Amino acid sequence: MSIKYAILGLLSWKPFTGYELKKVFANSTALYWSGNNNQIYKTLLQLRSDGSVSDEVQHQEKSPTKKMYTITEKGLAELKAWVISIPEPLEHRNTFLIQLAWADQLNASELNTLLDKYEEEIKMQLLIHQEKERRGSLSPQRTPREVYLWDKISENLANHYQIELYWVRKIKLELNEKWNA
Amino acid sequence: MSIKYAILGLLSWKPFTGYELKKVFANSTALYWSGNNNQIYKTLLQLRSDGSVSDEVQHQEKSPTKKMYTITEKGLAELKAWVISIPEPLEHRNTFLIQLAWADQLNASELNTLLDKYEEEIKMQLLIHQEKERRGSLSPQRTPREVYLWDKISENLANHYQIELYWVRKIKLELNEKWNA
DNA sequence: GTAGTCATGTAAGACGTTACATGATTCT
DNA sequence: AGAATCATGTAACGTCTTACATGACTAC
Repeated sequence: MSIKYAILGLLSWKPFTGYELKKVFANSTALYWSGNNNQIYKTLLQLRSDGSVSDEVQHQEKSPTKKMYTITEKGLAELKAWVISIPEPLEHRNTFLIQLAWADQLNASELNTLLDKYEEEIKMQLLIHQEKERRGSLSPQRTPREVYLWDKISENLANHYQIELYWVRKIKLELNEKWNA
Repeated sequence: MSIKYAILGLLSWKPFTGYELKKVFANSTALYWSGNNNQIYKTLLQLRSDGSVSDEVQHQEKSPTKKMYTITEKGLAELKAWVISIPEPLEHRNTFLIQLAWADQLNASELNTLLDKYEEEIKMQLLIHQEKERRGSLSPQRTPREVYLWDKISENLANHYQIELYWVRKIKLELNEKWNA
C-alpha cells in the first residue's frame, strides 16, 4: 500500500489542506509515514488528476493561499473497495533483531549496553505514542463503533511496544543469570 | 538501515555466493527483505568496491561460474561498529490498522469478514515462520550464547504474531457482544 | 517437453526521506 | 532580531520490488 489510501481515508472524514494532512501524519503513530511535503503534495495532485478528490482554492488575507481538498464519489468508492480488500501481511521491520544476530562478538558489558539502549528506545516510543493519544487524538467520532475501532488501533500499537519491552527485559535478566553468574 | 549490514553479518559467519544469500533471505523471517537479485548483487558489487568484502571467481564444470564472497578485516570492523551503534526504532507498518480506521462504513457482516481474513493472514504468517524455523534454521551456532540470541530473535517474531492473533480475536468477540447481541 | 535448480546481472519504476525554495505573518 | 507558523511545491537521492535476460544441466 502507499500513503494514498491513508489520505483518502482522512478526506472521507472531512476536507483537509495538504498542510493540515501533514500535521495529522506527524501526530499519528498508526499513520506511520513521516508526512513529508513531497509525498503528501504529490499524492494530492495525483488524486486530483484521477478525479478521486476535488480542490477548492481559498485566498486568505493574512496567510498564504491554500487548497482545500474534498473527496469525490469516485474517491469514496475507491476507498471502500480498498477497505474491504484482503489485508496485506503485517510488516515487522526490526533492524535491532539483525544487530542482535551478530552481537555474539560483543562482550557481556557491550551487549548489556546495547540492550539497555534498545529498552530506552522502546520506552521512548511507547511514551511518544501515549502522549500523542493523550493530547488531542483528533479522530472522527461519528459512531460508538468507530470510537471503539480507533481505540483498538491505539491498543494494537501499545501492545506491540509492551511485549517488546518484556522481551528485551527478559533477555537482560537471562543473560545475567546464565553467563554472568 | 539497508540490507548491507544483513549481508555483511552473514558473510561474517562464512563465505557465501550471491545466489546462496538469496536463499538465506528467502528462508528467513527476521531478514525481512525479499532477497531479490537486484538488491543482493548490487550490494555485493558495492561492498566489493568499498573493500568490505573480497570475491573469488570459481569456475565449475556442470554449473555456471560463481563468485564466492569473503568478508575482509575492514568489513568486520564496519559490522562491529554497526552492531554496537544505537538501535533504530522499531518499524510497525501495519496497513490493516488503516483499513480498520475507515471500516465503520462496513456493516456487521462485512466487518466480520474483514477481521476473519486478517486472522487467517496472521495465522498463515505464524505458520510460515514456524515452518521456516523448523526445517533447517541454518544458523551459526558458534557459542551457546549465540544459539540463545538466535532463539530470542525467533521468539520475538512469534510473540508479535501471537499478540496480533489475540488482539483480532478479541475484537471479533467484542463486536459481537456489543452490536450483534 | 516442461519445470526446477544453479548462477549472475540489468531495467524500470514505486515508494520514501531529507533538503531546497519562497514569502508573509506572528510570537518571544 | 530570531524563530515558529502558515502554505505549497520541487530536486536529489536511497531503498525496495517486479520483471527481463541468458544459458546449461537435471529430474519427471
